[in-house]
Order: sequence, then structure tokens, then C-alpha cells
Amino acid sequence: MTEQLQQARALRRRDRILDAALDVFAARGYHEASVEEIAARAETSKGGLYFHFPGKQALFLALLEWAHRELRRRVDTAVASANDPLARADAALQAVLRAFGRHRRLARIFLVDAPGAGPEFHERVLRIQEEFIELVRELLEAAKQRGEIEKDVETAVAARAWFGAVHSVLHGWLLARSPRSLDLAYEALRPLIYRSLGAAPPRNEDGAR
Amino acid sequence: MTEQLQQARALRRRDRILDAALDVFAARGYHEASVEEIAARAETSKGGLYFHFPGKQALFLALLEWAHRELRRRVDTAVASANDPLARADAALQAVLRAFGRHRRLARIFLVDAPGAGPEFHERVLRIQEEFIELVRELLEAAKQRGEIEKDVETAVAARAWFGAVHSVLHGWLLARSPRSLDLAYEALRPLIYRSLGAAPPRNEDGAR
Amino acid sequence: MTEQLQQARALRRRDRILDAALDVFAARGYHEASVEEIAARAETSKGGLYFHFPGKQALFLALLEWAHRELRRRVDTAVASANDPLARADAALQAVLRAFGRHRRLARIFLVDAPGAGPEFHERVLRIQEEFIELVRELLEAAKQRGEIEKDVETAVAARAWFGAVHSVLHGWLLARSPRSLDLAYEALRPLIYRSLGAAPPRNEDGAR
Amino acid sequence: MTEQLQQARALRRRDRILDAALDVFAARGYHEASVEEIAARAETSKGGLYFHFPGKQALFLALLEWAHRELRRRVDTAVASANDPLARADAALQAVLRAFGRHRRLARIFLVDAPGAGPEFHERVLRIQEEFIELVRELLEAAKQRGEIEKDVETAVAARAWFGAVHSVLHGWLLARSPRSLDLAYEALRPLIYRSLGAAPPRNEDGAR
DNA sequence: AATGAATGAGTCTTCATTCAT
DNA sequence: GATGAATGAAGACTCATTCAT
Repeated sequence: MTEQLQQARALRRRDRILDAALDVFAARGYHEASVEEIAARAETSKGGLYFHFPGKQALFLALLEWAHRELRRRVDTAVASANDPLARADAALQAVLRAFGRHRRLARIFLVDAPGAGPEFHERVLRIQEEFIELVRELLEAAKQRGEIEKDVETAVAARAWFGAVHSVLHGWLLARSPRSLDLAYEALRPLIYRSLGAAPPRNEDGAR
Repeated sequence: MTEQLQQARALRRRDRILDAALDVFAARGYHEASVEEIAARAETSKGGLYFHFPGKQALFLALLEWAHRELRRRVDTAVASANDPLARADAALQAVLRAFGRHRRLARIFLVDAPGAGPEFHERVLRIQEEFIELVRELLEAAKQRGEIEKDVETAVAARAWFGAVHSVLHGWLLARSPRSLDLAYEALRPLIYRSLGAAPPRNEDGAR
Repeated sequence: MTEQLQQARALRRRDRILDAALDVFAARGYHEASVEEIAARAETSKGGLYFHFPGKQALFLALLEWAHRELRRRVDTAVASANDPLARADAALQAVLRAFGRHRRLARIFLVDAPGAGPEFHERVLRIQEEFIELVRELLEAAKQRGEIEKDVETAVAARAWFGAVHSVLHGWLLARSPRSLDLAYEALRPLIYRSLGAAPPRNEDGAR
Repeated sequence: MTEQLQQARALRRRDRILDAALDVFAARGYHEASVEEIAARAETSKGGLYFHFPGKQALFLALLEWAHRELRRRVDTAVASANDPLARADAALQAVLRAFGRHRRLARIFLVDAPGAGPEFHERVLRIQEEFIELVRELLEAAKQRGEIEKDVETAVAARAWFGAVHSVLHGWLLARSPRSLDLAYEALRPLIYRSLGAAPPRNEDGAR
């Protein structure tokens, strides 16, 4: 029991550190962020931080992994709740958009800081992106088999293009040029997507709550 | 004359420094790049470098500006050589793709390093991207006025989406996952674009040199 | 009984810690050795270690004291088993050589690590060395009184010299340049010692096991 | 000319740093010495120190090398000024003693700090010691060939022993137990050496200036 | 104009030690 | 008695920038 309490407290502190790291990395970028500040914001000491994480880089990677898991979970849920492949791809992209839309800090880290923070991080982020692009590609391919989209669509290119379109919309939103909600932006994007694939857009999509 | 010679020499050195900076920044990323190494590669001294540029950040920004001008020039040329708005937008995107395709180092700096190198750079890159997105938007809007694309297309979203698609394809190519030429990738992308806008793809596009 | 058992357990743990400390200090040197590693090797926790010893320095000193006692015991035994003063001095030096020869780790700590680990340790080691040198000096002095060695020998210098000679041979052996056994090395050394004192070497010395 | 001045100043500063390092290392030992303090004592900045030396370890090694060269030079001079092999060995040992006697700080570093400062340093010091031992051995061997010392002397052991004896006397002196000059100590040591080799001591040694 | 020696603020990281449980 | 999470002081090292020459 005592042990469990200790362990629970330690885990809570670990989470506090991750939280603080998220704050600081998102606010300053990877290089400008200092371990000192992260520790301070987590209300612990530098040594305490190093007890839980082997170093700054590992801390950042842990953040990335955590975000990856979260993202993946939401996307999987969204995909599972749709019926046909095209709707699934649609749901997947929308889930990504929403997840980042709700977690601006994560978005910053994923889309802005990590790629420029060094080869290791760049690599990691790209792999995660590729994972999602591949998911979309598979769904598009399935839709193509079922005749839901034009035969001449190259699904690999289309998947990458749509991911990029979503990515770009996100980026624009991150700059706060368009205060418009991401959901609304996606509503405007969807018809383009469907039409580009030669598919009929869903009648009254109301997936957006 | 002596003055002119001196000035010419100074300019040449300035260019050598920019070249070296491009090399080093692209190879190491902004933060890992050291002024020392840039000076060495430019075959000058640190003091010399600081004579020509106020600092590391300014050097990087100068690089960005230079790249911006180059890019803009090519895009303008490409746009001018097409006739109708839609073809112009098409040409603009392709020009961007080709420019980066030929200058991998520039692409790295623009798409990977600059955004993550700090707020100032992030800001600058986004502004340049917005400039191109706005250009595309205007062309799409003109096309819409002339009835070349569907009336219900939100040109702001469409422009951003297509820019993002191109961006994403570029990113994928930077990772060298797709050894396929960027030109070919764009050939596969173009039909998607046209169809998404409800426009007929150009018959035999041979814009590719 | 319970108390006794507990005490016995505590002592056993104390010994385990000393053993572990010997291992780690000898392998890494004083400064590179970490309390963490010692605790781990002793199969206890850092807190546990600090229950038995006040700190790293104290632990090292405890090791030194223990080694001192061991060494002293062996030397005393050796001295007691010889008859005349000269033979006793001989036995003392040989005992030192043998003790270290059998405990390479101890030798390392005594001769290499401790002197360089800080003034306190340096001081301590020197005092122990001086103790042995003084022992030898007294024996040489007695031999001189009895006319066994030349009258003009300065016993203080001679004692220090012979201790140093043994020390140096040990050092050379620690470097493993001379794979030859220490006993053999001492066999070669003894005649030098005796002759330098103007004494006749023992006829057939068979002290070596 | 300007360049030369700059270079000269730089060299002077380099020397100041070496001097300061000698002071601090000798006073505190390798591990306790801080780069900060060395820089302060050299009246330069940490960065300045790192401009001249790649790091703390390199600085220490540079010190060792410098001392080695000095020592070697003096020993060589001493050896050259003696006539027969035995007198040369004698001169070599005395030169070592004198050099250290005049440079207590160097002695501390060589004999106390370096061996315990880590394997690299230990190794380096031992190699230097071995170099001197080997020199003595060769001289003893020559003396043996010429019949100046007993046939049964193992020169390898004898050389090591005598080096160790000198070493030990030095050590004792370092602790300031014997305020007596090192020269006098060596006067007392010499007869032991000669006699141990079965050689007649030089009549009136007046090598000491 | 150019050089390169010098600066010093800032960073990550280590580790002996403490202490609540 | 034992545990291991937490502390915090200290240290080596980097590097953009400056400036005497």
C-alpha cells in the first residue's frame, strides 16, 4: 500500500512533467526550451526530471509517442464508426483535424517543432505521418475496388494529397489567420475531396457535432 | 575602379557566404549549424562573416529572402506563360514543385528547418506560403468568375488545400520514400485538382519541359 | 534472539556493501564509482547503504581501514615468525608484496586510487605507508645495533628506499607488464637489499611457499 | 607583424593557462579542480581556455607532456655529463629527484594526481616512468658488461627498485615529513645503491652544484 | 575589410545526499 | 531498517558575438 502510494505519486509527477514539457516545448520550440523551465513548471527539480526521463531528447520523444498513441486511438475510433471505406477515410482525416484542433500545443509540437528539431525527431514525425497516409491510402484503395471512386485515381498520390490538404489547413489555422473553426474549414474541404475522387459527396454529413 | 573592384570582391564574398550558409544549414539544420563552420566553408573568418551579415539569424533570413525572390521569379514566369486562370494556377503550383525539386537544400530549409527554428522564421515562412496561397486563390477566383470551375468551390479553402497537397508531396519526396520524380508525381496530382474543382483537365499537358 | 538475528543480518549486509564497494572502487576509481552502482551490486538500495555508512567518503575510508588491519595482521604474523631483525624486515616486506599480490583490487585502491582521490585519502594512505616504513626502520636499526648491517647505513633512508623498491615492483606488476609472479620478483630483489645493507643474504631462503 | 604580435600574445596566454592549471591541479587534484577556477587564475575566460585546449583532460595531458619533456631534457643533460654507465645512471636518478624537488607542484601532479585521475592518465604516467626505468636498466646493463657491477644483478629488477626507492623518497618529501633537502636524502641513498650492485661508491661525489 | 583570439551567458547533465513512507 | 523518489549544487562544455590589431 505504501509502495503503491509512492508509485502513484511518482506517476502523477511523471505526468506533471510531461504536461509541463508540452507547455514549454510548444511555447518555445525544442531548442529554446530549457530543462530548467520545464522542471520549474512541473514544480519539481531538475534532478527529479532526470529521474523520470533520461534527458531532454527522451522527454520530447516521450511526448511524441504519447501524442501518437492518443491520435491513433481517436482515428481508430473514428474509422470504426463509419461504414464504407470512403466515409472511413473521411472520418480519419476529420479525426486528425479535430484532435489537433483541440490541442493546439500538440499541433505545434507535431507540425512545427519536431520536424525542425533534428533528424531523430524529423524522422519520427514523418513516420507517423506516413502511417496515417498509408491508412488513408488503404481505405481509398478499398473504395476504388468497390467502384466508389474513379478507376484512374492513384490512391497513393491522392492519400498524400489529402493528408497534405488537411495539414495545410491546420497550419493556416495554427497561424490564427483564420479564426474560423477547423470543423467549418473541413466542411468546405470535404466536397473538394469527394469531387476530386469522382465520388458523390455524402448528402448531409452531420458527423460534426 | 579600385573601389569597384573592391565592391565586386565584397559581393562575391557575400555570395560565397550565402552559398556556404545554404550548405551548412541544409546539412545540419538551423540550430546545429555553427557560424564557425559556415565561415570556414566560405573560406573566410568569423569576423569576415559578421562584416557582411549582422548575425546568424540575419544570415538565415537573408537566405530565406533570396530563396523567396528566386521562387517568386520562377512562379511569375510560369504564370505569365499560361493563358487562362486555371492553367496559370496549375503552372504556379508546378513551378513551386520544380523549383524545390531542383534545389533540395532550399526545400529542406524552407519546409523543415525554418518553421522549427523559432517564431521569427516560422512567421516568415508562413507569410511566404500565404503569399503563394493567395496567388492561387486569386487565380481560382478568376476562374470561378469565368465559369471554369464550379460555383460552389470556396476558393480560399481550395487554394490552401492544393498548396497543402503539393507541400505534402514535396515532403514525401524529401524523405526519398518516393524516388519517383516530382514531375511525375505532379502529373498524377493534376487530375485530382481539376476534378475537385469541377473542371476538365487539360487535354495533353506538356508543360513539362 | 530476534535482535541477534537482526544484528547478524545487518552485519552481513554491511559486509556485502564493503565487498561491493571494493569491486566498484577498484574497477572505476574513486571518483568514477557511483554510490548507485555500489548499492546495486550489494543488492541493496541507496538508502540502505546510507544507513550503514555516512557517505561515499566514509565508505572508502572504511575500506582503507579494513585493508590496513588485514595488512597489518599479515605483516605482524610474518614478522613474528622470523628470528633476527633483518629476517623480520625481509619477512615484512615480502608479506606486503604477497598481500597485495593476492588482492589486486586492494592494491589498486591503495596504490592508485586513494592517493589521488583527495587530500583526506592521500593523507591516510601516506600514514599507513609511513607506519610500515617505520616498522622496517626499527628492524633495520636493531640489526645495525647487532652489527648485522653496515654501521654507516642510514636506516631511515634505507627503510624508505626498500619500501619504495617494493612499491615500484608492485606498481610494475599492477600494470601487468611483468606477468612474472611477485614472489619471483622479490627473489630477485632480496639480494640487492641485503647487499646494499652490507649484509650477507640468507643462504637458502625458502620463505616462498 | 601584427599577426606575430597577436600570436605572441596568444602563446603567452596559453602559457598562463598552463601555469594556472598547474597551480590548481596541484592544489586540488584533478577531479576537484574546476575549469572555472583555472580560467580565473589565468585571468581569462572559460571560453578562452577552451579556445586553447579542447577540454579539461587535454589540458591536464598537455601539462603532463610538458613536464615529461622538461624532465627528459634535464635527465638527458645529466646523463651526458657523466662518463661511465654507473655514474650516468646515478646522474639520471639524481636529476629526476632534483627536477621534482624544485617543482613541488609538478611532483604532486606526476606522482599523486595523475595516477588516480583515470585510466588514461594512469597509463600515461606509467609509460613515462617505464621510460626512465628502461633508461636506468640499459645503463646498468652496460655497467654489468663492463664489469662495474656484480654479474648476478638482474638489471631489470634493480632499475625498477632504484627508481622506486627514489620515488618513495620523493613521496616522503612531498608529505613534508622530512624537511631535509632532497639532495641530502640522495646523498644517503647513493651508497645503498652502489653497494647493492656490488660497486664501489664514487669517492667524493660533488655532482651536486 | 579581415582576422581570430577572447568573452560569458546559458545548457544539459551528474550524483551524493536526504527523507517521506 | 529499507526503499527509491526527490533535491540541488556543481561542473564541463558550446557558441553567437565582439573587438583589438
